[in-house]
Amino acid sequence: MRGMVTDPLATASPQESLGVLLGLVRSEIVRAMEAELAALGVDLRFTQFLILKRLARLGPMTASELARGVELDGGAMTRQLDQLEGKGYLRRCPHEQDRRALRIELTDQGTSLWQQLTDCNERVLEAAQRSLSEAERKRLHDYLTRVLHALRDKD
Amino acid sequence: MRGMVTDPLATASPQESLGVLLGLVRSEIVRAMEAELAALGVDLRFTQFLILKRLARLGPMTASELARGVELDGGAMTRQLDQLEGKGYLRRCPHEQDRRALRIELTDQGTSLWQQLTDCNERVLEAAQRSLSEAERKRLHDYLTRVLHALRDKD
DNA sequence: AGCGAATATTTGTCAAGGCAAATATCGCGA
DNA sequence: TCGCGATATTTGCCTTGACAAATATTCGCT
Repeated sequence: MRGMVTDPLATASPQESLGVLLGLVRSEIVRAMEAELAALGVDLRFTQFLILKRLARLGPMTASELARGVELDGGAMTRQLDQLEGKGYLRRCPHEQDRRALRIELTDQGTSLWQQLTDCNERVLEAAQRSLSEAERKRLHDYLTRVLHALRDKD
Repeated sequence: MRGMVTDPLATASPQESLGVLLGLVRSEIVRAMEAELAALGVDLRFTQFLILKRLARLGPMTASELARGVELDGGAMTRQLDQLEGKGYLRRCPHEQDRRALRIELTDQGTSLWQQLTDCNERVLEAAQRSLSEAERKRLHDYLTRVLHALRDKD
């Protein structure tokens, strides 16, 4: 029993493992990102990182837009916003045209935090893909995109 | 605001979206698999499906081995085994050589269930990869494997 | 033989996310 | 203008999985 290492990849046939493999790679990336964040002394989960990223890149937007953008449930988004607002990284402002909605915007603190995080992000992705050539990285991205579309537009 | 569709892929740069993209593809595969299972009248989550798959392919094994095999926490495994045993798909037997451990084995019902599930599995993976040639599927698998190793063996 | 580290299983606790219900608005059409 | 269906946000409830502590064994070493 002891020392009996069961590497999921060692015994998985190529065909069956796509779903599993994706999960493994993703969880390693998440783990690596969160480790990098922690090393920087930043207390953020991967999801929160994605939320800040989206806000930093696309500017202020509604909570719903944000939720759709990161594929997160609306209720979960409310709670993440609570946390991020509590940490001082963003602000809930009233929406100009729509009184139902919020305008979520980064605070100055949130913006300056993002400048640290953007490197962190690239470091991890670079490390993950370090054994892939530029052409291979493009192909990987292309394949994944095509698989995603195949799953979504199921004819 | 309304009708303002924000496709995560439309605005994501290739570089940044690897982690996100993996998550999207994986969750679509999981969703598709669970939908297929439900359509067959089988009440199983993706994780439970993976557990049965591993048992069906590799034969009886310890709960710990199973947990490592599907990359699941030991505590979570205990609870999944509770459920699967309750549904009658597997059995916890005492381990011959190690009184700490269990020998988890499929019941007849579990074995016959698996025969239905194996098709289901292939259908979903086939649909997911239907726009990829055989060579591309191999490459996708290869790239993912290499990324996984790069992340794990971080020199 | 006996001790201590490692491993197996179970259970308690916690955070994250999905789903549904409640409330507030919006906006289109009668 | 009124009403109704759709959308935005929040909250409660539930499930899942990670982490840690507790208990039972096992294994290597002295």
